[in-house]
Amino acid sequence: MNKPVRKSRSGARRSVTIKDVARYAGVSPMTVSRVVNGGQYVSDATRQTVMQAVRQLGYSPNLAARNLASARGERMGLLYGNPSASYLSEFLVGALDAATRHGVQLVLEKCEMTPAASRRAVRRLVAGGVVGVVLPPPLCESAVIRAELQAARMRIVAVAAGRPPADAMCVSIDDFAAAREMTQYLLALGHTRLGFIKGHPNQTASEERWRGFAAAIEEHGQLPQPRVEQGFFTFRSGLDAARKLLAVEPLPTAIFASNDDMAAAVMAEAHRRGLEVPNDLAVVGFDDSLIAANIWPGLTTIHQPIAQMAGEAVDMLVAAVRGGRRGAAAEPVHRQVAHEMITRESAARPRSAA
Amino acid sequence: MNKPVRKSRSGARRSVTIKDVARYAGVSPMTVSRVVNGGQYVSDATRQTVMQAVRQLGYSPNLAARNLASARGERMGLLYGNPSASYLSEFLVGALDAATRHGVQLVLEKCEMTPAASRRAVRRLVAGGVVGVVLPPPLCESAVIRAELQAARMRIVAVAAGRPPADAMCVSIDDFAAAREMTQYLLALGHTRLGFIKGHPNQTASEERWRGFAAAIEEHGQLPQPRVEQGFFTFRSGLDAARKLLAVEPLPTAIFASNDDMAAAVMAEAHRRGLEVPNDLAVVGFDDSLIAANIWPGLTTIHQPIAQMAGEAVDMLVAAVRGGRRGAAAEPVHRQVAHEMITRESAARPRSAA
DNA sequence: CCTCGTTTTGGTATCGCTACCATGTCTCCC
DNA sequence: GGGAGACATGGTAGCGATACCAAAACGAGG
Repeated sequence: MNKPVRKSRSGARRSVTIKDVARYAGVSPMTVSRVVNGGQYVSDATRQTVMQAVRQLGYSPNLAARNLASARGERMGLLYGNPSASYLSEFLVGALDAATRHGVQLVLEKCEMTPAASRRAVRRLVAGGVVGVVLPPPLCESAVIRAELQAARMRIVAVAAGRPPADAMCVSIDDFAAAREMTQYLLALGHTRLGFIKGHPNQTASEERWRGFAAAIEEHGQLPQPRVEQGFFTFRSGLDAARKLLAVEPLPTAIFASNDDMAAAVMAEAHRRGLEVPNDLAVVGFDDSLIAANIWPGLTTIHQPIAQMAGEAVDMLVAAVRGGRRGAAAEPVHRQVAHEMITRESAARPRSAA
Repeated sequence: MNKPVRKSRSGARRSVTIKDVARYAGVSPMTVSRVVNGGQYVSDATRQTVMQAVRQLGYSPNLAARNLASARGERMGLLYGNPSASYLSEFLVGALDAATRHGVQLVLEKCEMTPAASRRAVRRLVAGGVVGVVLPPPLCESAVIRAELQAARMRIVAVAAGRPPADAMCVSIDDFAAAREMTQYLLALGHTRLGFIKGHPNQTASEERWRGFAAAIEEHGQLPQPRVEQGFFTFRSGLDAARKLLAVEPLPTAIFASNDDMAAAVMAEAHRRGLEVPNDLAVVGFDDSLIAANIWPGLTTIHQPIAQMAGEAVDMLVAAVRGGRRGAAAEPVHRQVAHEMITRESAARPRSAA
């Protein structure tokens, strides 16, 4: 009449469980749980004993079980669009790291920027049980996608939007200040005839960068009107813009492109015309993408801590979802992180000032 | 004496569980489980009914519970080193996608290529409960790291190693064939004076590519000795190699660099010397990394399906771990996937043959 | 000394799912 | 006809952890 002996379901060596630790430490599983999760109401003595046991046995909590019991283990989505952003790599590293830390799963979904495609992507996310979504650029600018996600009652964190959207959480750098700083740097080097290549018009970051540039020019005063061309953040568009900027005399002595890909295009075009960078023409970019260090001369640019931003986005998402479940108000949070100007070889004093 | 009414632990609306589906479909939870997991021994009629119910209720299985119950949910590690590999982004996408499909967690760990650093990284992985590791290049070449991991009884899949290591599973392309194909392409264009830049000497892929190049030259016969320089897969090393190749007359009419970064360096140096690519000098690379399409002219190169390879690596890992638990022999598997030559603008017929 | 409140610990009932076994039902073949 | 086998379904008992409650230990105040 005794219970049948239960043989371990999987033949393999089981891993250390909370019970093993409890037995080893001579306390109950609950106490171990409290210690491991940093709960209060544990005496220092027990805490020491338990931690000792944990270390001895090499215990690491089973995420699945923990998630199941605590009804946690939400899935977070990462909706990415144009992978031209060499963002993606670093972004993923940061996001995945944070996800692992919180014990949530990260679900990737690719999405074109058409309404139909975004609707499909959102449906897939919903089907995947996702409760919150990180939106890296350029998707974070799409009101359509945000609306679509909001309709599915998802939390959203937009990353690196130029201006924080009113309807979502957001983590970004200060594009305005960064562009202003970079422009001031060029002016300090002695450049006076500047060229600027704008970013894609439907991304708010483009406008912030442009405003930062304009502000620095304004503050400096006494300068000829800068020459401005429209770009679209692609290499090709940068090439077109560079051709226009370098076709009319007097040539600018420095060109500020709104991202690195376009700056690389400017350098390519300059070389083609026999202009030497940085001496004949200074070129600076924005983003510090992979290409920046992998061309010659290296590109002076603005570095964004992408991995950190992605990580914080996931943090915010987790906090919002867990907080929200406990009824805390989910007011949109906007977090700004520090950027950094990276000085490489592509900008120097102009010939005239040498 | 009746059981206390259990109030749902989290105030929030519970999600649909397998029981809900079972009740709705009028079958037992077990049957639902079998349908959802594609098990056998379910009649078509019941299967239809259940799938209908699943769709109606928008049921999505709880991963945590599933993993817990089936003692699955292993964690897989992804040990990455030199992020110069613009591989990483695509690699992560592929790996994460596969991980999500299998319901395993992916743990990222960065690691320098020194013995001390790798030991530390492995220890962190072990502590994280990781049971298998994907090794993208260049870490997959490090015998030290492989030994270290093996000592911790982890399964390993090396990705894109030139020659499959004897002690690990492996997924890669045929570097030899790809390089041979590319060289044949150059020869078919009419080039006769070729230059070659080798990759990092401690990566087996370098040698395979070099052998492929040499084989094509050999097969063609009747050619002047190609000029060869040593590179290290970095932009900078490519620049040095290019300087040497372009310093001695007669100049080569085509240069094959063992990766894209070095090819980009060749193009930069060529431009600096007033050589026009592709008409004065054809340049081809290998990898189809981001930079290949983002320089001008676009780089003709070999495309590796990185995401796919990463995905297959995770698949293999999961299969090995789960199979291994059931006692299946874990013989090392080597899988080769197809590469593709991408023709862009950086290679054309030589002037002399025009 | 007893009550009250706070700190510390343990017991029990799940979380949602699947492994394993038991039970039927139906066909096949000696 | 009846035993063997394939097929189809249901019941039960956990996986490893936490939530919730109860109980024990302790100190303070009346």
